[in-house]
Amino acid sequence: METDAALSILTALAHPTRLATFRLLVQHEPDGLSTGQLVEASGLSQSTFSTHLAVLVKAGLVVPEKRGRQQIQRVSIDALRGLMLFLAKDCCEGRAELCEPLLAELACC
Amino acid sequence: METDAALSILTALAHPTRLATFRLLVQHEPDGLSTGQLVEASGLSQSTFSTHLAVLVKAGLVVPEKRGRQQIQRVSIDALRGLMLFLAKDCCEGRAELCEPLLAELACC
DNA sequence: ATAACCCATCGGATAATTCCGATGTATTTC
DNA sequence: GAAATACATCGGAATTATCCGATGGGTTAT
Repeated sequence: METDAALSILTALAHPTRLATFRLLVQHEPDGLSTGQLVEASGLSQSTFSTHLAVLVKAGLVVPEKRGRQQIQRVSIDALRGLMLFLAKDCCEGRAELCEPLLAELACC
Repeated sequence: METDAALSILTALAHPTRLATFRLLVQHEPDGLSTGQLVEASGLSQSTFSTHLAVLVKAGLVVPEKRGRQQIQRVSIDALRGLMLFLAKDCCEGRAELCEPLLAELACC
């Protein structure tokens, strides 16, 4: 993952509404949720939420799929993996002693 | 990790200068770098960089240590682990099939 | 003491983000 | 075809972020 892509993802997640939306969609994998359901969950106006969603989609964290006049939204686990790999990369390369505690806790599952 | 703490970390990393600073410090673990060295690496004015550094410190990603009239900066691997755990948590809990690809690639080291 | 050095904070200008209601574009239903 | 539904996009107002030079506080060297 390039630095610009990582920055897009970090920026997308660095907002309460967008982070909550992302987490909600993770919990609803793999079915996803419609944009309308996400609007309702956000408590914001439809137009405001639409711009937030666009940020998530542009960053590649959320992938929309047309279904009639609705739009089903799903998260991209690939994008999340890319970000985590990017963040861990610098300590993984050549300094496994730093990376070890990272992985130890992630092995929870 | 609480949502607010995760948001602070994400916001801190969602800026080119701050992300580059964080990565540079990871590469210089465990010795760290002085604030002056970081200022030079950033290419920004001293005052501007100081505010960026303060964001990283407030988020807990960077820990300063006084050394004479200098200030040595080091990253907190704990904070990074906390963020990664937070991001992975929602898919780890009860849906190991989502989490598996995350861990598979992180096992690079 | 005085000067030099390192870094944080202040004041202020510019740019970006965030929010909303209103309007536009498809799609479905009647 | 007309009305209704789902969502995106357009203006515009308010807030926040970003940047800088200048100043201040504390530490070391002369």
